[in-house]
Amino acid sequence: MTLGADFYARSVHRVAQDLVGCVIRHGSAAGRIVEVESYHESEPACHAFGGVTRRNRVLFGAPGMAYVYRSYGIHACLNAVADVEGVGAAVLIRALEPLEGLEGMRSRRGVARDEQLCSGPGKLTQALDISLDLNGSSLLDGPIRIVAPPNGAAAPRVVRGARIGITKAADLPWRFCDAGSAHVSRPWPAAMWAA
DNA sequence: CATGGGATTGACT
DNA sequence: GTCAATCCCATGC
Repeated sequence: MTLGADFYARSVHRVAQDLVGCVIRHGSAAGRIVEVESYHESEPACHAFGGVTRRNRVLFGAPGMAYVYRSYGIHACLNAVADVEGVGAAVLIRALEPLEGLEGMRSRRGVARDEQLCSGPGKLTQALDISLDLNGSSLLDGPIRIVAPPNGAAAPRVVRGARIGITKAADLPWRFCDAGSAHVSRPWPAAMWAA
């Protein structure tokens, strides 16, 4: 069941935590979300910090949109816009456990081990063939869909810690991981605790 | 119009 | 462990 607008129209941290274990799909490729981070306009690591610009305007749009941006001139990173319209907040999808379309992922990624197909925000967009032209598309009825965990799926054990790769507001514990997964982008930091 | 930085990755020492 | 690649866009002149 595709997640609806009401799922995304909540506190971005709540949305982030609840996205762990959900399944994201684009075309024939799909994976289970095992790592996310939340970003909010109130803190300087967020692209929405400082108000609306052309680059970040999607962050302030309706909940459930995809915010895709280019990182370091090379990679695309995928976010799910959260909170109500007018508030700049989103969840960065950082890692997936590959579920379907592995052959396509391997050919796009060119790596040997399946653990490396989607174990990073730039890796998973390459694996799922998600590019900048999907910025502003809808996760509710667009080409990228996020669905709730299948009925009967074991609830992930979610742990939280500090976000990765940022220089500002680096101490906020807004990274959420599935503690049981071998597909996260980095090994567990020393300080991770139950969410 | 010129400049600088970044929510990363992969290759290399 | 270090470091370059590469480009969109925000900012400043």
